[in-house]
Amino acid sequence: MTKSEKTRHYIVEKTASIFNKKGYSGTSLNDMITATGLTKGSIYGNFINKDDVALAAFDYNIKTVEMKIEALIAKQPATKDKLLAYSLVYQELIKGEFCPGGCPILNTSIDADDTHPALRERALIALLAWKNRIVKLIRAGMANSEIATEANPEQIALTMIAIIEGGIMISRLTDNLATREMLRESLTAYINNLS
Amino acid sequence: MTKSEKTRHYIVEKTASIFNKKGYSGTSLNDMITATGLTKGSIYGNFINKDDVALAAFDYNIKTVEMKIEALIAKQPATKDKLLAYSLVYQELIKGEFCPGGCPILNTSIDADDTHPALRERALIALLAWKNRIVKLIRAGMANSEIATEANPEQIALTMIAIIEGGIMISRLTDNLATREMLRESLTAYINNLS
DNA sequence: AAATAAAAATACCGATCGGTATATATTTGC
DNA sequence: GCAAATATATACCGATCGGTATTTTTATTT
Repeated sequence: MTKSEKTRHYIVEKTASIFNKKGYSGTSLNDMITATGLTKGSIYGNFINKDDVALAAFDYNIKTVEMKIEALIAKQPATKDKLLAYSLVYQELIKGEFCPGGCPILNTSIDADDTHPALRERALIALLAWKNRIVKLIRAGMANSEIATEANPEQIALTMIAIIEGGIMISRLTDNLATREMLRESLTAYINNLS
Repeated sequence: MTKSEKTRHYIVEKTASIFNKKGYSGTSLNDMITATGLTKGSIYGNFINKDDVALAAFDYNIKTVEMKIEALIAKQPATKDKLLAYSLVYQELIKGEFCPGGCPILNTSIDADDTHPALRERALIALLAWKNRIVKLIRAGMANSEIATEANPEQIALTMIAIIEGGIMISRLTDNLATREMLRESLTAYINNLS
């Protein structure tokens, strides 16, 4: 890893959470400067522009979240329990343990939907990849009869994600434990009803 | 209605969808000027600052959406059908028929969560009001035995909103009819299972 | 119609925006 | 250890940011 690769990584590491919290237009170069302790020249010596940093920051956030999700899923041997582990994913995303500021797919999707095609595309790709991983799990669950085979795996995956992402929005906004738990219970109930 | 009240209303009307699409920091005074055809002096003669316009725009967006939702609900005499009408609400919010740019609660919540306390508070109030209206519906459904009484009305309302809002995010991002319909079906299935 | 009040347009402000050219350190290869 | 290359910092750029003071226009009142 060359020096410039190190600084690139360092800049992304330090700015990723800012982009996730404040969004693209809400994050300024000054924010990046204060977060990194570097100067404008140093940042622009490693990135061509703000877009370049924002995209790299999103990729970093997504990669981080994906790894932490997979780590939680991998702990469970049974398919059904892997799916149920998403209630922990939901919880950790709310608390910001996986990524400060909440879920980067949700945040970036809302932020970039009508304004930033490149970021929007990244969020879309990340969402579809997530959906496909869940679909795979569901298919495995169907194969070993843990899940009813008449169900539509795509639909189940999308519904799980909808409850998680909608739940994250609601829980972060209300900032209320009971609310968070009711939604978590609804998610686990939905998954338990699949068999 | 005085002249200045008219222009205030006019400015809000013309800028509300911009704030909903671009968010608070993404919307500039120049955006407002081009959208209204007015000048900076005219806008600042009727609003004290950008915040003032943004808050009024949010109130306008919410009021609009609430009215259109209530109009759809009111069409259905049976409580169960009122709840099921939320699948139409979901659809119209995606299409932007209720409010260009999607659901203002979702958008403002994500946009303002970590950045703009005043806007965040408005989104919170609107969300809780929405939840309470659904809770009322559910209680009515329980009273006339349309809905099982062992269920938790708060939890049902929150879960419905989560599916709707998460579904809106997913559907607007994927921009795919099949995806939208699968999520809509999941919402109606959830409601149908309440009895 | 003239005087008065209200509203909108013009012109301007300092600060910050994203971005660049240039100079100064700092590594790296020999 | 000395060049050459690379990386960082400094200094600067025009444009745009949100906001204000002042002037001109438009309504209102008498």
